[in-house]
Amino acid sequence: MSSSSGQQQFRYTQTPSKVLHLRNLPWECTEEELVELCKPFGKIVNTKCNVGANRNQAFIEFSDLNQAISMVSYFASSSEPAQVRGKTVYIQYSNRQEIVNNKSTGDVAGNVLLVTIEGVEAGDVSIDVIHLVFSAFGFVHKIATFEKAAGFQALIQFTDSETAAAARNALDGRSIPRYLLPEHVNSCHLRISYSAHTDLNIKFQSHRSRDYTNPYLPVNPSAIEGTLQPTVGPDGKKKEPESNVLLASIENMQYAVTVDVIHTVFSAFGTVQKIAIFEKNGGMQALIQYPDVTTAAVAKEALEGHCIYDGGYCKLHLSYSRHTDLNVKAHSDKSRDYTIQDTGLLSIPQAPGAPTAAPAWQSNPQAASMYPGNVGPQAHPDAQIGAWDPNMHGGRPRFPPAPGTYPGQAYVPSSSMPMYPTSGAPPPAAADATMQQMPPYYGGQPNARPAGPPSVGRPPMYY
DNA sequence: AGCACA
Repeated sequence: MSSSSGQQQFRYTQTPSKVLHLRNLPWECTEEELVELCKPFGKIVNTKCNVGANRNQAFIEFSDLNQAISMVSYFASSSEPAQVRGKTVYIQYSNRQEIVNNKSTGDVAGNVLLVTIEGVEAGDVSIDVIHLVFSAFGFVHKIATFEKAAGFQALIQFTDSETAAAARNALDGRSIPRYLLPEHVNSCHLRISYSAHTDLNIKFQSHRSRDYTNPYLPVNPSAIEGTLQPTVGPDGKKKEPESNVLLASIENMQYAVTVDVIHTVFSAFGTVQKIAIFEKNGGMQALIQYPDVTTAAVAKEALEGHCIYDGGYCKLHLSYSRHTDLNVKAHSDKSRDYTIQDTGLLSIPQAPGAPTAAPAWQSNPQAASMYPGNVGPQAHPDAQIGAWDPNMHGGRPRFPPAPGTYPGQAYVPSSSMPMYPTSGAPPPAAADATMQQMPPYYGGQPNARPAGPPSVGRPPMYY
């Protein structure tokens, strides 16, 4: 007469387990807080935190079943409910007998994150977008993406676990801003945990994997095509040969675009070696030289069609230059050679998670701007969020983009701002007086800060 | 408030 199995979900008939399921935890409840709550009852051998859609559940595993039973029993009969930070925590036996994750006893967070990108297919989120987002927290060494039952996933390798933890804390449960996603994707939340890996084995630069520490790693040609093709269209249209030098045409140039601005924007993707800006057909163009084709390809893909400034200004169109090595003056208002040692700035390393020394925010301006305010200050003690000034948007003129209204002639310094309303903060480039004698951008970014940054040109979005 | 990577 007894019916079949599968029905052990009933609250009072759950089979005991040394694994307990805890719900209604406060947001971002730490493992330490869980341990504080549970350790009076026994030895905790494993935990799994930030579980569930709201990240407010956790699992905790005792070394012995009796310890779990004692904890459940205690709170079942206690007048005081289990609490963390004053919030009642609901405890029951897990329906599993052990926590299966990579961190067994005492294991600490690693330097490699496992990121599940929910609600998207692999093609929706390019590896470059992932790189962009995670680079906000430090140098991203490697990325490997794959599709598994859990969905589209990425392993992201940072220098150290601290950096990885910062990224995880800030991004777990958040969504990649919509403007970095294809139209049809409404949201894609990141679920982040730690991988057991410490060093990913990337064999090719491809649309599925990158090794940013090794620019000379062979490129899987078909794979790279795969990432670039979608922007062109599936008609298999012939593309210009790739190059390590990008040609940027700047459209709707309401605001000045200086060498420093260009450098700031393009440094997000790697070392910029040289820059030359010039005018052509009344428009402005820039050549940006990277050390390698891969970096250029990443920058091209990420920035194409995006605006340097909020409001549709200074829209970038990118193609590959035929040049491979620019011959430019080391330091003029139209060009820069960053490979020359005379400034002493070259010794500054490339943003390996050292926000103050390296151009960290520049290195990921948009990523930083994506998560202002919302990210706890602890996540970014310094540069990243601080560099973002939310007032920039409020203060920026809101008149619609006026393609074609830009006079087409050279950017004329101060008198060229007729359209610019007098109220509010001046546009980033309005400080034209300082433009010509602007120091290398490390010296400070009064106007090198491209407000909304490269790929965004739009206010941050949260959802 | 209700169960998790391969």
